[in-house]
Amino acid sequence: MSRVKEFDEAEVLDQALELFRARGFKHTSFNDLVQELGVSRQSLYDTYGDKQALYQTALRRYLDRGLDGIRRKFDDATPVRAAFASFFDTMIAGTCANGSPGCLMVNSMVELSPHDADTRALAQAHAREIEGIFVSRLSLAQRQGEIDKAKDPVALARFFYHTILGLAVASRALGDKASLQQTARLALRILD
Amino acid sequence: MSRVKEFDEAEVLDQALELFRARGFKHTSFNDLVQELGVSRQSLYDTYGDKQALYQTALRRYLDRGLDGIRRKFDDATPVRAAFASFFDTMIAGTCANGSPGCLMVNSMVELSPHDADTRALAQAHAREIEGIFVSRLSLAQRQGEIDKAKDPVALARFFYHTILGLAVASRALGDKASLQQTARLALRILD
DNA sequence: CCTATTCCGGAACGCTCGTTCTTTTATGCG
DNA sequence: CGCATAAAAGAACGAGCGTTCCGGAATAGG
Repeated sequence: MSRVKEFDEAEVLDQALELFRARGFKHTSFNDLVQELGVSRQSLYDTYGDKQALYQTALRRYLDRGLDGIRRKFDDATPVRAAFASFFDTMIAGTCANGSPGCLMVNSMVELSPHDADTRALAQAHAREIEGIFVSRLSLAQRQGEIDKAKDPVALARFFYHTILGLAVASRALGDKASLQQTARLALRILD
Repeated sequence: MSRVKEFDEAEVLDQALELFRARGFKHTSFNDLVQELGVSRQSLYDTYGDKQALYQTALRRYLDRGLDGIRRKFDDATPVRAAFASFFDTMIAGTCANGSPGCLMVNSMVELSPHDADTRALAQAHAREIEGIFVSRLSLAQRQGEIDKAKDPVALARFFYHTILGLAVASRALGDKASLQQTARLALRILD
């Protein structure tokens, strides 16, 4: 049926994602997208809807990919300390890549959460999701004697989540990889 | 000499600061400023220069106030643990106030650092400043036997700085005060 | 009181934004 | 082979942006 698309829908979405990640929502104009994605304005509207819809689609894609990675890392087989260490490594490598764009969710939390209820709700849900994964893995670790049973898994999970947020900001604005790794190493000591 | 200003220069600057803090640079239009500060467009330009100059003046004011507060808290007389605990308390109270606007510096780091060299340099300098204060107080604490001498003061300082960043983001986007306090308490355990 | 100087309010400007409309081009199906 | 359908390209639109210009209002100094 009719003419065929001249671009890969998913691939262009990822390019838009990286643009939004690097520059933010407001600082990325539709003209920027048209120009740097190499796709015409009309095609972008036809394919993804308006600018906000494109952003949200990209954000959700980003979050899904991230959560998948986290769930894979925090499976029951991997020791908790190793899981957190590996997670921090991967995250630092990811947020520092390509000119330290940081984390799209963290950037969205700062830029959009206060005046966009959808983004705020998404951020809160995502935070709960991550904390949930951490809590269940930490609880299992307690039952298996990996970490002290006196500790509060929920508090630990939130602590790690907050650490992630801090690293994402530092990565974006300061970009000192060694510092981030140092902090990650120290944060892990909370499990001892 | 001639007519007198109808508004308090410092007071209006603080109001602008709060507006920028809550909404960010791009999301705060000059019309917003005119309307909500109750000062005419021309007067704002005459007094503070253009929008970017106003923002930077407000940011520097904010940073100076913050650094003063930190230096006061981390004087040699106050025990380190108490100083950090008090700092976290004050910070959580401040970033959560008035609808959780977060920290203006952290917001700037996320929104502006990547494409504004001045802001980036300011952020880096500010980070070094805070880390410096922490390092000297932590070193003193080691000499006085308050904390273990085997620990690296620089690493500890960076860890606390990164924790601050995380709390600022969480405060702005999630606004769960109890969680922040919980994390602050856990972070302090790094000194044990 | 008069004048020089500053402040203020509003109209106006040029520009960029996100979005839509129009036209042309290309393709799959009967 | 057309014909219906969808994609792409570009012009165009209204709205909002940051900024400037201008004329009137107010006040301190001579």
